[in-house]
Amino acid sequence: MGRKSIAEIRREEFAAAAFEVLSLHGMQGTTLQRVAEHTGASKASVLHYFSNKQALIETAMRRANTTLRKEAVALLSLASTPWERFYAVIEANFSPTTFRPEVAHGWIAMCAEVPHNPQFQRLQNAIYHRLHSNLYSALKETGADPAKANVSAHTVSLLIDGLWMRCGLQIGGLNRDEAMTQIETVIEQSFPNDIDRLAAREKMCTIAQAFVANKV
Amino acid sequence: MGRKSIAEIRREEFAAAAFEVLSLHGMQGTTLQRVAEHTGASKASVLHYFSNKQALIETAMRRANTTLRKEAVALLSLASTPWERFYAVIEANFSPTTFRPEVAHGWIAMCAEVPHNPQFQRLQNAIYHRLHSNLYSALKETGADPAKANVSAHTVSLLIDGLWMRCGLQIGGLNRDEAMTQIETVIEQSFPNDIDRLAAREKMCTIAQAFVANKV
DNA sequence: GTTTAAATTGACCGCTGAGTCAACAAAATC
DNA sequence: GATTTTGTTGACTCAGCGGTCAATTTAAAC
Repeated sequence: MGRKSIAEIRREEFAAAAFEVLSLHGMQGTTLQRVAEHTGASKASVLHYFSNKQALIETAMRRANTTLRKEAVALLSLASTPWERFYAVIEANFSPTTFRPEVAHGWIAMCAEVPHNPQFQRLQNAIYHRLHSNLYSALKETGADPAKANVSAHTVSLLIDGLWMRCGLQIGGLNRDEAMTQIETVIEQSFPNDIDRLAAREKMCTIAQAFVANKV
Repeated sequence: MGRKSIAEIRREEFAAAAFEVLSLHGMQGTTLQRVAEHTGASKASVLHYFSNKQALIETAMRRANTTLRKEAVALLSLASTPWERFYAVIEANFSPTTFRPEVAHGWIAMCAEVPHNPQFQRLQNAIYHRLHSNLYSALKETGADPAKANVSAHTVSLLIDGLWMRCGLQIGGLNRDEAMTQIETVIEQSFPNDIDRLAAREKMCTIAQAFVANKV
């Protein structure tokens, strides 16, 4: 069953290449020619598997989002308490495999296109809705006041945005640990000295590390 | 002395038009032709005043940033206490004249170009440095621990980024007031029940309103 | 081994965009 | 009023893009 058709393999290859080229050269510099070269194939071959450039880039973005989501789902499945779920989401959003300037470049490039591409708009909305929903439900189930959980979820997702932005712009040489520290200081103020929270943080941190190590 | 040379007038016109076109059509859709049409002039005329497209867009971005900075300076000059300075910066960053989706589109488009344009990189660095510096010095002079002031300044500037991002992506129909409320809830947790702070907030809010009304 | 289907590509087309240039119009200077 | 300087533009070049297509190679089926 693992056997994939050549068509599927090629589509994967080209979509992956498209995302890399996008990260490297931006939306302007992402031409069919370059994407093709990046895989060693010809431009016509790319257009054989994708009806046009827009379709290619859209699946590239969707693919990138899927890998992020999969990691989040995997970590969430290993979490057993609300706080663990909360930190699972955080860890997934700052996974060493994805929280890199190159990936952030691709993400920002997509954001810049959102106003002119309804598909991207939908995708963005879905991403934000899922993120907020995950954060909110986790926080609420810790026993927090729903209103407070809602506000905190918004704040955290805002911080995540800002941190990804800076990762892309490479301001202050931001790295994964600093990013997570930033979130922690804010959440610490809202939920101070919570023994469950701190334990969950430790646990998900090690689980995430093991998870990454395992994949390599 | 107010007399400006035609060259200066044209450069202003074209730069302003370039920013508007950028906001409307994104970086891809910002062609010399469109910018020219937007002012009623010809494409060749634009190239008479700007050596090339890149130079045009760069001055457009610099110009947009300058208007933001001027508003910040004006509000800061009306502030007399540290907390008032803090809220002057906040008000300037969420001024009704600038905190609009169209402007945010332009800003995000620039961010997407940063990795491929050293000029934009420098501009971005300058903007962030100034923002953080303003926030930090204001917070520090309220008597707060410098380390705490530093962390809070970072958090607030992160939130500002995230809020502008969402303004551009038009997620959750974010408006000015909600944005400022978000910041307030976070800062309230770090500096709770501070009578000076709340007074400063009120004052700068009304000053900013008067400032905007006065300009119209 | 032959036939059939799928995969791949070079050559080509139409179009649009950035940038050049020489010609023209309009002030400014004398 | 003649001359020079400045502003403005249409017509042009040239390159690169997305996209089509027919031809060719490769693999599969029988």
